Amino acid sequence: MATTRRASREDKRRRIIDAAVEVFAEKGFFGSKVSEVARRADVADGTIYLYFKSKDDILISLFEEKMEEIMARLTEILSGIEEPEEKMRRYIVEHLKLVAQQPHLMQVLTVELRQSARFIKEYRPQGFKKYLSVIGAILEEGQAKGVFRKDLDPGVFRRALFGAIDEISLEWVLRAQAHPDEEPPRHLDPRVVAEQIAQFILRGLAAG
Amino acid sequence: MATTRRASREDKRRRIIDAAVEVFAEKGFFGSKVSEVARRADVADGTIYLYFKSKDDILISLFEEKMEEIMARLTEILSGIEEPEEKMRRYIVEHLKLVAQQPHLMQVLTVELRQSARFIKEYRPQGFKKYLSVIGAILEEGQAKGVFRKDLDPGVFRRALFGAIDEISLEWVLRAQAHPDEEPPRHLDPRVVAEQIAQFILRGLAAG
Amino acid sequence: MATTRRASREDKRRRIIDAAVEVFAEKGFFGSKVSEVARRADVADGTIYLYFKSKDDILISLFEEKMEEIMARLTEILSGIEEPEEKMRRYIVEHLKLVAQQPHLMQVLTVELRQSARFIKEYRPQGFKKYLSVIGAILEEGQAKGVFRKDLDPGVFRRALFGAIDEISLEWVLRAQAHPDEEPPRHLDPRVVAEQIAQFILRGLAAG
Amino acid sequence: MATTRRASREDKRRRIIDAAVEVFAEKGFFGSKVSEVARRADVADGTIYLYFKSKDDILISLFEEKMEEIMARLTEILSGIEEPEEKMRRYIVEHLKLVAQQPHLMQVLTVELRQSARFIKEYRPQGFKKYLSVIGAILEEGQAKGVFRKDLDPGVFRRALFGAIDEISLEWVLRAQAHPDEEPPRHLDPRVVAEQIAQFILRGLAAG
DNA sequence: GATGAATGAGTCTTCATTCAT
DNA sequence: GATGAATGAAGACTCATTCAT
Repeated sequence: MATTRRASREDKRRRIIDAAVEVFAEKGFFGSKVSEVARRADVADGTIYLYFKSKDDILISLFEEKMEEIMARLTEILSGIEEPEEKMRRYIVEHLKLVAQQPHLMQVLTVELRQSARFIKEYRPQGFKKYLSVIGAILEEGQAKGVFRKDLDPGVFRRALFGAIDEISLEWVLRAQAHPDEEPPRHLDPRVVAEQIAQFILRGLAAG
Repeated sequence: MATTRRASREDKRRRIIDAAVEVFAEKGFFGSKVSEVARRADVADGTIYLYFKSKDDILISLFEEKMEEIMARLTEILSGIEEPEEKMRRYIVEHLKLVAQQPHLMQVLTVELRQSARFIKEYRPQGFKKYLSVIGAILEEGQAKGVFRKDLDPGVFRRALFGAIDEISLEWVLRAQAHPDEEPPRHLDPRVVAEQIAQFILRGLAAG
Repeated sequence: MATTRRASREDKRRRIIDAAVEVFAEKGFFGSKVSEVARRADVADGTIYLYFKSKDDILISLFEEKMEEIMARLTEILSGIEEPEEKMRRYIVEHLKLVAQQPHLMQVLTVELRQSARFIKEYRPQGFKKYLSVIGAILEEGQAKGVFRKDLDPGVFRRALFGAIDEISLEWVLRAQAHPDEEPPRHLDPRVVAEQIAQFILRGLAAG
Repeated sequence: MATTRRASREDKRRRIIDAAVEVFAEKGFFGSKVSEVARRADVADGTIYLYFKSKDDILISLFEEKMEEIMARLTEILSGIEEPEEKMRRYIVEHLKLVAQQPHLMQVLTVELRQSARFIKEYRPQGFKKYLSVIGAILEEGQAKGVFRKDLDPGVFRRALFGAIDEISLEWVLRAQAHPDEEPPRHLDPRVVAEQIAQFILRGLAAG
């Protein structure tokens, strides 16, 4: 008998979250039904409430857990890099890679989470600031090392950079949703774009 | 003689839209009730449906009409400017001014409109592309005149720049909502930020 | 200037009733909107309420007035006939002629009026009994003259005969609605059917 | 152990249908509220929508299911009878018995279903034609056996006979609703009426 | 009288959540 | 723990009716 017929006990939570990512990305948070998430997770409706307090809680938990994963990966990658410029480039590249690889997840994190003022105001900040602060930290490090201009406010810059990348991501995500099977045009290729943005940013940042 | 008890005929539509901007900004689109919009507009619930086909239609109409106004104003301002650099600076400054002056509106345009995939996919593009294309046009003009680098893809750049400004806007808007009475910190002053971003962008853009 | 631009004052009521007949026949009473009747009558919504107390009142008035016209015509025709058998035949023929000539009206009288228990219970009887009583009267006259069987209850017979004709009418009306442009099949030709039914009835009625 | 508090699983659907029959008969379909049906069925409003797609669907399902039951019973009864005349008589008697025993149901089937043009055009035909065709079949059988006149069109005759019975039914149903406690007058006694009509019809049908 | 914009009561339907099994 | 049938609160929208012009 070993494992349960369909899945081992504790990954049920993960299955629900993964189903939620898919469903929310497809229909939007408000357009999604808990029962659809349940069906997609191959779980009974009521089961969801054994793992999450409410529909809102699914979104919040999803956000926090996925953000943590992303942060962990990002931190690890960046920790191996010395140069602030290369860190900055990598940050941008990695974010866009994420979007290319997990568009559903990024759509939820990027689009659906902005949905209700409530979510934005109450939850986005928590895990989000950490993500943003990475940009700020790289900038500050570069400024301290004298390779980045010192007249840029890290608080503003990190927002601006994030916004730029995020908007690009949004375009991809929506394009992918609208035309699921098409190859993106060359000038929208993740790597190309990442390079373009990185170069532009670094040029603007360059000291002296 | 005199005006009607409450308001003259045609501004009723405007009253509804203005009420919707307020309510949507406060509670989010899905959190808003049509009846609340009606109350805020000092109009009966049913009256809304004399002017709009549905709750969705309020949001869409709102978007289209406000966007048109904004575009008209922007176009006029920019048409009086020669230099691409100055145009770019002005674009940024004007957008941020808008956010500072009409935070509710900008929140709806920026946040609430992203809400449903449906809105984003079907409606944002329409009025939106025009707004984005202004950025692209300025870049192309600058590239043609030789003052901006030619290796930047206008399609990507305009997204990125818009995203940057938009994200900054979002922060303000949310901050204003969370702490309605506080003065924003100095480094978030619209004019200061606008200047910072503009300089950064122009530096990155500068040819040679 | 003479008459009003569109129609003389007092026929407005008739225009509304005629419009109502059309609309009710097309969409059913509950599926019809007062404003649609108004539009079809080329009258403002509010005007309807100068002539009728309510939507219900339109239906009731329509019923009473049209029924009276029909009764008048029927009475006149039958008054010129001596033989009960011929009267009976004529009654059937005239009813079916009516259906063939004014299908909309007959649909409303036949179908829509059955709609609400309220109408059936409260209004149908009034004008209706008169119509039914004509059948009863013919039967009784025939029974008295010894040409019709005496063991038939006039109350039951008149209902039954009316039902038979009415059901046939219904089929026509619905057929006409479903296939507006088709000729009815030969065996459904009003005159043929009228003859068939009349003969059948008279055979059943024949004394001795 | 024991049955569920209120009722076993599958009869809930039946409870709803039965409640709908009552409520629709009392108030008419359009005058009935779904919540009233729910209350009468001792079920939550939402539960209705687990069993039926819409209010319309209740009526349609009700019609189809009840009609099927009636047809089954009728077919069984008639299958045991040889003589076309006796079959005809029995058909009439059984129909009227149904009306006497289940007046609410028959009212809904007879009156409310005629209500909307939509129901009549789309749904009545389906189950209805079968019911009518039984009459037609008996006639044809009788014609083939030489006991019924051959000059009657079965299509017309079945309509006419049905209309006759139906109209009689209607009178009872309405009378019962208007004066719930009164005994019907002798000449309206179902058995008496059935006999009268049957004899009349058979006389009209008789060959030779 | 005529108009038609405005009203707001009324209802179907949805769907997050619960809880008996 | 898991299920999923049942719940019932909530809200968008319609449309008969009114009334200021």
